[in-house]
Amino acid sequence: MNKPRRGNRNLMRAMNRNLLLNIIRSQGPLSRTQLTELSGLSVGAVSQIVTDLIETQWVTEAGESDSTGGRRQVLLRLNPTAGYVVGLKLMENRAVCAVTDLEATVLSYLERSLPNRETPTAVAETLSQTVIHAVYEADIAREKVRGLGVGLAGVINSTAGIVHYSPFFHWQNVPLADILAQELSLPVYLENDVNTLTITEQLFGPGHGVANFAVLTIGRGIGLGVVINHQLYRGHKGGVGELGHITLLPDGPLCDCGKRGCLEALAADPAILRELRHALDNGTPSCLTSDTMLDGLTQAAEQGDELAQDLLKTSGHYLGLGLATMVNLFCPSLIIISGEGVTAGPHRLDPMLDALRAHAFNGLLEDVDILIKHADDQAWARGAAGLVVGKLFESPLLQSPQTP
Amino acid sequence: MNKPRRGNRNLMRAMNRNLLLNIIRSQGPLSRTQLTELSGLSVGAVSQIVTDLIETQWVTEAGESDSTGGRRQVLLRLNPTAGYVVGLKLMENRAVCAVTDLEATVLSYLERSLPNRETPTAVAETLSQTVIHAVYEADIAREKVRGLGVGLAGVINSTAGIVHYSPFFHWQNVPLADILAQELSLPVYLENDVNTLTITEQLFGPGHGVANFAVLTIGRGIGLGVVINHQLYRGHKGGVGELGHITLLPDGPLCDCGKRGCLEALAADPAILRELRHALDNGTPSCLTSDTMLDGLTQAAEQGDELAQDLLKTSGHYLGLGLATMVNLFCPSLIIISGEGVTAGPHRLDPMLDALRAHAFNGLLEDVDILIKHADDQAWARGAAGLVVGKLFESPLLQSPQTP
DNA sequence: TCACTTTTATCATTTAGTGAAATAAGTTAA
DNA sequence: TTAACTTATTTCACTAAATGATAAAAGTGA
Repeated sequence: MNKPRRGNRNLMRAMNRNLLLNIIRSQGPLSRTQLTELSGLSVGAVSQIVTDLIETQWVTEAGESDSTGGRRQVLLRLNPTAGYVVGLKLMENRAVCAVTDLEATVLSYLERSLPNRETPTAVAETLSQTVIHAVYEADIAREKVRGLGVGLAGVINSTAGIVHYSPFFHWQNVPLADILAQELSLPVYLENDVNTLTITEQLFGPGHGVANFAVLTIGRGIGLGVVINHQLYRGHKGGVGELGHITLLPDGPLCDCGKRGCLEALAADPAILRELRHALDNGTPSCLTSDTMLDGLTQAAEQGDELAQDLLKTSGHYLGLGLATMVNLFCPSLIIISGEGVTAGPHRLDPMLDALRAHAFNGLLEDVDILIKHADDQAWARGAAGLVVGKLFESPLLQSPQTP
Repeated sequence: MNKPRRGNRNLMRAMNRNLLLNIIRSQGPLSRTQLTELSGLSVGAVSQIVTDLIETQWVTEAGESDSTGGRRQVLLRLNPTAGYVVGLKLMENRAVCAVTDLEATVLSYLERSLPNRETPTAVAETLSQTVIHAVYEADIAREKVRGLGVGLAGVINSTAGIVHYSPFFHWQNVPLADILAQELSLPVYLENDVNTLTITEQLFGPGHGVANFAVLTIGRGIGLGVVINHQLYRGHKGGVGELGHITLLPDGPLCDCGKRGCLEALAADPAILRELRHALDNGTPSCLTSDTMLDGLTQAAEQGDELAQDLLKTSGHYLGLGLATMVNLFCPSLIIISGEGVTAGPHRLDPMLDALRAHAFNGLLEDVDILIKHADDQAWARGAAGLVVGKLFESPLLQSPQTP
C-alpha cells in the first residue's frame, strides 16, 4: 500500500514521458519501434512523445541502424548537450567539484581548499566561485547547467536543503541550498554524501534496476546509503542509516558521537591509527611510527608487518560484524563497498567478508552480490552531480505530491 | 527514482478510484463534497466514481449530515457487508482463525490445535476446515469472503505464496498458499506473521499514514516488520528484517540459528527461562522454580523477587540494544512494540527503553513515537485478516506490474 | 520494376478528468 | 408563505492523451 495519489492526464503524460526518457537514458540508442516494445506504449503515443522530446531537446536522432529488410530505424539517444550538472563534495577542509553531462561523464574537475571554521556564508561564497570556475573550465554555456548537487557528511534535510548537523563545519540548521541557489541562480540539491554516491550507483552503476541495495563507505567515517523498492531511503527527518554508530562493544572506545563502542570508533580509519599509537606506546614491535597514515600502514601490511596486518584485520572484522547486522535488517540483494578505505585491500576486506558471512542470518547472503568499488575524490564529486541527474529523471509520481 | 511505469486511462481511473476508496475507508463517513476537497479531484470525477463505487457495492450511502445552511450532504461509507476476510495465524502446535469485515471488526474467532509434525497437506486440510467453520460461525455468505490471509513465523515468499523456511513445521519450499487456495477456492495470501501485524497497524492502527515505522514483536522470538515510504518492506527474497538474529555478543549463548549471541538467544522468552534455570542451578535464592513460565516470572518480579527482576531487566536491556541498532539503521518515526512478551511489563520494558535511549544516535529518537501495544492471539489472527484487506485496498501502482 | 518488409506518421475513436451550468434540497428573513 | 440565498450533487460540453488502424516513408530483393 503506497500513499494513494490522484491521477490525471498531466500525470499520465508525465509518467509516459519519463518512462521513455529513462529507457533511452539507460538502454542506450534505440529506435521508436524498440521503444514501443520496451515501454508497452502504443506506436502513436511513442511517436507523439518522442516528437515532443526532440522538440524540447532532451533527445536527438543519432544515425540509423542497418536495415533488416525494411525501412531503417532511426536511433534516438539522450542529447549529450541537453544539459549539464555540477557536483560539489564538501570535506573537512576542502571541496571538490565536477561538471558532467547527463550521462555523468566528467567534463571538468577541480579541488579547492576551504578556510577553516568559516561562517556558512563565507564557505558558500567560496563554493560558488568554485562552481563558476568549474563551469568555465568545462567550456559549456551557463544556461545549460541544470543544477548543482552538494554532498557532505552529516544529517541533511534534503527536502528543505538544510544542513541539520555537520561533523566538519559544526553548523546547525544552515539552509545551504538556499544560500547557494541565490548566489548561483541555479536549482541546488543538498544531500548526505553517501546518498549522492548511492543515487549515482543507481543511475549509472551496478545498482541500476536493482530494487534493494546498499552502499557502504569506509573512510574517516562509516557511511551507509540504502535503496529500497527502487527508492533512496532517507529515514525520518533525513536521519540516514547511521551504521557507523551502532553499538558493537558497549564498553569499547569512546566515539566522537559521545557513545562507546560504535562501529566507527572501532573500525574507521581514525580508529586504526588510534590503535596503532596505543600499540606503539605499549612497545609492540613494528616498522610503523606514530605518524604513519593509512596508506603507509597498508603498504607495511603488504610487506609483512604484523602489527599493520593485525590492525587492518581487527578493523575489517568489526566492519564485517556491522555489515552482517545491516544485512540481517535490510536484506539487500546487492552491496557496494566503497570509499577511500577500500584501498587498504585484502588485509582489511577479507576479514570483513569472513565476519559478514559468519554473522549474517542463514541463507540471507545467498544470491547477494558484493562489489568492492573504490571511490576517489572525483567519484564523490561525480556522485554529487548525479544527484541532479537523478532529479531530472525522477518519476513524476515522486515529485510535487500536490493536493492529496 | 522509482521504477518508471506506463500510464493510461485505466491506470488513471484505478488510481482515483483507489484514492477515493481509501479516503472513505480511513476517514470515516464523508460526503461527495468532502471527497472532492480531500482528493483534489473535480466534482464531476468524484460524482462519477462514487456512482461506480455504489453500483459495485463497495460503498453505501449512510444517512445525511446536518445542514449548514444548504442542501444536506449525503454521507458515504464503506459498505460493511461489501465483503469479509479470513485470517489465520499458525503457531507451533495450534492455529487461530478470525473472520472480520473490511474494517477489521472481528465477527468470529476460534482456535484449533494442530497435529504435530504433519505433512503440509494434512495441516492444510485442518486449516481449511478451520476456515470453513469460522466462516460458518460468522454467519456470512461464503461468496462474500474475499480472501484468506495466513501469517506464520519464518521466511516466506509472499509473492509466490511459498513457505521457504518455518521454524515450527520444518517445512521447506511448501506452496501453502496454492494448496489452501485450491481447497477453499479463495485467493490466499501468505505472509510472515510480523508483517501481517505491521500491515494491519498501517491500515487500522497508529501506523496509518505514517511513511516510516517499525513493529517489534517480543515473544518466543523477536520479530520486526518495517514500513518504508508507506510500503511494507520485504527485503530480498522475502528475507525480512531478522532483528532477532543480529549478533550482540559474539561469544554469547548458542542460538537456534546456529550462531552465538543473537538478540533472540539473549532476550526472547526462552532465553529468560534458560537463564532462570542456570541461576537456580547455581543456587541463586528465589521463589521461582525451574518450571516457572513467563507469566509466573512476571508476577514474581512484581512481588519483589530479585532474580525475576534481574532476568527481565537483562532481557529488556538487550532488547533495547537491538532496538537502538534498528533505530540507527532505519530511523522510523514510529515504533510499535508488540507481541505477547509485552505483558512482562515495566520490569522488562523500562530497561529496554533506557538502553534504547542510551545507544540510539544523537537526536535520532527526537519526535519518534514509541507505542507499547499488547498483541494476543486474536490480534494476530486479525492481523492476518488485515493482510487481505490491504490487498483489496492496495494502490494499483503496486499491482500487476504488467509490461514495463 | 514490382512485391514485400519494416519503420514512422497520421487520424479517427474512445474515454477520464475538468469546470461550468443546471438541478436538487435545504435555510433564513421578511 | 415566499423570495433570496446556500450548499450539495448531477449533468454536460470540452479537452487531451492513449489506442489502434491505416497511410506514408524508406528500405530490400527477385
